[in-house]
Amino acid sequence: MDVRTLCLGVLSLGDASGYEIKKRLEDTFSHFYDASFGSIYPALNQLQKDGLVHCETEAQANRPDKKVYNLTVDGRLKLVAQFNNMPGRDRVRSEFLVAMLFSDLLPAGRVGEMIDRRIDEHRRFVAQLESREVRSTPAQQFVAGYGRALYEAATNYLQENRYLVESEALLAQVDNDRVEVAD
Amino acid sequence: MDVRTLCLGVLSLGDASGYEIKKRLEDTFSHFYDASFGSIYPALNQLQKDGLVHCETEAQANRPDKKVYNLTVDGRLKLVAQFNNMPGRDRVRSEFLVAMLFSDLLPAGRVGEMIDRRIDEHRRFVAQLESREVRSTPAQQFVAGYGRALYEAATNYLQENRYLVESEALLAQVDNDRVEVAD
DNA sequence: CAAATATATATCGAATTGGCATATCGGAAT
DNA sequence: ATTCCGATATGCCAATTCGATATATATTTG
Repeated sequence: MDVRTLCLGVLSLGDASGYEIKKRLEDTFSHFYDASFGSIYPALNQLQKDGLVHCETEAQANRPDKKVYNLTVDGRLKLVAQFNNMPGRDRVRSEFLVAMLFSDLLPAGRVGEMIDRRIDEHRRFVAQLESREVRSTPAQQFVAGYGRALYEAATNYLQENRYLVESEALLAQVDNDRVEVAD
Repeated sequence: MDVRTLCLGVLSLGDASGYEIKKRLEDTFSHFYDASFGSIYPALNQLQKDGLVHCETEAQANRPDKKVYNLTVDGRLKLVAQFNNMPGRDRVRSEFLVAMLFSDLLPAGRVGEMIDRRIDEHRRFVAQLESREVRSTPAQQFVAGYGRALYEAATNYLQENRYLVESEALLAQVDNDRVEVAD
């Protein structure tokens, strides 16, 4: 699944400009998909060239023209056809977990700071989801609920198991102190 | 955090060749980080050029020479220095959740198939984690446990909420049938 | 006995990221 | 009061990363 398909998907929920597609991804998709302007704009151009979307340009004062895209019939067919393939594996890239894995290399206290910050991010994300969830389709509720369930599980896990990496970091600190004293 | 830093991290746990680094990522990191050969080999070359790793070539019969890398002092310092920055946001890319979001475009039954398959993948992942978990450091246990907690939460969520997307798909199917009859 | 998997490195096109450029407006911080 | 930042809007570009392919053989699996 590439950014082109993703754009088709977002457009199937309503017409939008490239900028608006990015915003909707951040609003609704942020916990499971990202795309940068540098991939969205080229994707839209390609889709237009292939006749899968149609574009109407709205002139604007003091701003670049707003290019509002909508799906063509071919575009809608193409989108549906994409779902004949089973979805591929999730790809996750978590700097946080890498940092945790090497937590014994971190200064003591830093690990706790990272975990606190992360719990905070999760809470804000869940709050944001809950503020929007009311008037959405079952499919949207399902996806949002999935995000909420996982962030809540992550928060609980962090609270209950943080001692594993925090005491480790403290011990490493003690070792460092001892080495410094020994010198 | 780029692949270079990741390689430094893996090498801090023990000397390895590019091929072995990839395997260790798949074993231990697969639920939160990925890297392809196409990024690992260039990263190692760059690290060597910068004097952060040292390389010893082992001749092998019927295979390319094995190039075993180990951290230099500079490399270890560099790795520690990286952790002065707070970790960036997780990046997730889930084709599965995109498919669920557009589940009303899918053929009836396909949604259920996708969910069954996913639950199965999660179960296999958890089983794999549990088979390795015993003799690892607290930090490794913490990271592995995080993965297990999230996969278990995801599995539960899917089982309890799949009706949201499955009944939706069935209703869409009914609509399609009605349209076909009407034609 | 054939096919797949594991071992090992490397290259290359395609996809993607993230920063910069451009231009203006309004609100917040100092 | 003024400066700085974020929102709006598109687009380019270098650097990064992915995924497929090439190459060659031993071992395991069906």
